[in-house]
Amino acid sequence: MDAPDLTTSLQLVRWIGWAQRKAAEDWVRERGLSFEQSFVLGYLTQQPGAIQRELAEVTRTSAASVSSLLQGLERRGLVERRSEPGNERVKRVFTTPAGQQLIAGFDVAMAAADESILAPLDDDERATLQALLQKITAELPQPTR
Amino acid sequence: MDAPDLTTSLQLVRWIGWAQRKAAEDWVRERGLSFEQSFVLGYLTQQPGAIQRELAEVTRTSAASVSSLLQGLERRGLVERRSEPGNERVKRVFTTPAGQQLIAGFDVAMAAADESILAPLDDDERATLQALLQKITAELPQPTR
DNA sequence: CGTTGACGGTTAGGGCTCTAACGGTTAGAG
DNA sequence: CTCTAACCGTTAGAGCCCTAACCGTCAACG
Repeated sequence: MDAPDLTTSLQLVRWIGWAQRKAAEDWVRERGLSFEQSFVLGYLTQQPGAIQRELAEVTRTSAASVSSLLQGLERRGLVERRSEPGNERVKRVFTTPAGQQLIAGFDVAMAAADESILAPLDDDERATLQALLQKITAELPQPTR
Repeated sequence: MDAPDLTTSLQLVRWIGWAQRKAAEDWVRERGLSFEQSFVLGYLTQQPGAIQRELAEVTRTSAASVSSLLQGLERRGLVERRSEPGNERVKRVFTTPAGQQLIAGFDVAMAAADESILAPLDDDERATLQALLQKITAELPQPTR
């Protein structure tokens, strides 16, 4: 039985992704948030007033899940749902100051984690890596974010 | 407002990882399994008789979660828990034939997904990419698998 | 108008995950 | 032998996610 080639490039990508995800989850758990919750909070700071169906799309879940997730965030006073005066059908979602303050620093923490992961590569190698990855992602569907 | 540099290398890695994860989840959902459940089934085919605490480690969750997850798999007849005769404290977990049959083909499906993602690169580029990624992962903690 | 269909969101029930606490087993020290 | 500590696993309660079913609202068409 030949050794099953444990190191294809995309298994390495999975490995790196795993380290990224672990870093993100550690940061997020300290704040009592789930991965999805923090994603929604982050998205809402960039897209205030998004409607729930939009959140369902970007989180790749269902409208029902978003409803439940927002219920949790709203109970903790991190987001608000307000229906539009003219259009009673849609509800726009906004972060509260408490919600914004809670996820503030997430991007910085992720950038620091990324830097520590990339540490073994020098500038030339990073440029080469980036070029190769861009060639791949150019063919991939966009992750809705 | 300058465009916020959306394409650092590790954001590209996240992007690729997203495509991988999406492919895996699609495959897995068709079988009525969650991501974690399929991971456990796959692990058990390679490590039959693993104890629950070991599963808790490799899935990076708690013993309680493993207990609950296995309860679900056992109810569906996909795994079995048997306590050792000499040692009543530990329970060894095995996949049933039905369980093995259910995840059979997962690795093949993932390899196909990987190939389609890597399609834009020629052989030389793939070799370069792999070398760079190996340099990174050499410094990373192993993902327990 | 009024009906029909699309759309936005919620509710209901079940499964999984989490934290915290608990029961049972094993092994070692006194 | 007994006491203690470490270890393996489960249960309890709450929260999130999922599927399916369900209301309410808008818009278009006859």
